[in-house]
Amino acid sequence: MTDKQLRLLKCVADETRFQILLMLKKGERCVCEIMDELDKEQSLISHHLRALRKCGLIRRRREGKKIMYRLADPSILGLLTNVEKLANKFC
Amino acid sequence: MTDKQLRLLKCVADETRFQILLMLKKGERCVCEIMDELDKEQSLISHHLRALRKCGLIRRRREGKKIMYRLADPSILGLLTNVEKLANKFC
DNA sequence: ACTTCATATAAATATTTGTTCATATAAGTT
DNA sequence: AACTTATATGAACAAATATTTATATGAAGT
Repeated sequence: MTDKQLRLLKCVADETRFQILLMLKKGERCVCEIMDELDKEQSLISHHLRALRKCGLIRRRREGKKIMYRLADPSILGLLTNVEKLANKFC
Repeated sequence: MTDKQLRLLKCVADETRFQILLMLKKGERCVCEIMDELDKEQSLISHHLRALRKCGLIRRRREGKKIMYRLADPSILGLLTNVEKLANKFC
C-alpha cells in the first residue's frame, strides 16, 4: 500500500468530507450551498474542501464571486458505493 | 452515510491496520507472525487487531497457545482493491 | 505448582486530525 | 474608492487516535 492510497482513504474517512462527496455526486455546488446544506461553518467547509482537493478527489472553478466544486471523476462513486455495501454487510 | 460505515472506513484508513488486512488476505496468521512481518510491538498489533475485530473485519480462534486471525469475509478484498485502483488514478 | 510463551488490556503519553477564530483576498456593487 | 459577498488561510485550541509502558491472563511445558 502506498502513501497516496493511505492519504486518499483517510481523506474519505471523515463524516463531513464524505457528506461533501455525496453532495457533489448530485452535481456542482458552491461553498455556500455546501455549508448551508451541511449546516457547518464556512471556514470548516473550506478546510475540508482543501483536503479533498489536495488528494485529487474534487476540482473547482470560479464563477463570478462564487467558486464551484465538483467531483474530479465519477469513478469516485464506485468507492463510496463499495464502502456502503461493505458496511451494511459487516457492521 | 451511517455511523457504522464511517467506523468501518476509519478502521481501514490506518496504515498498520491496512497492512494487517493485506497480510490476512494471504491467509490465517497468528499475532506473532503479524508483529514479526510488520516489525511492530506486540501490544500495538494487539490494539489494532482489536479495532479490526470490533468493526467486524476479522475473526480469531485459539490454537493452543497461539491465536489465529483471519479475514471475516473475502469481500473485504473488494474494498482494498477499489481503494488501490482509485488511489493510482488520482493521486 | 511454577515457569514460559503468546496474547490482551488499561493507563499514560504522544501524535494526528478536526474545529474555531481572526484575518486576508478577490470579485462584484454602489 | 469604499463596501459587500464569497471564499481561503494561518494560528490557536480541542478532540480523537495511535503508540508505549507496565501489567494481566491463559494455555502449555517442566
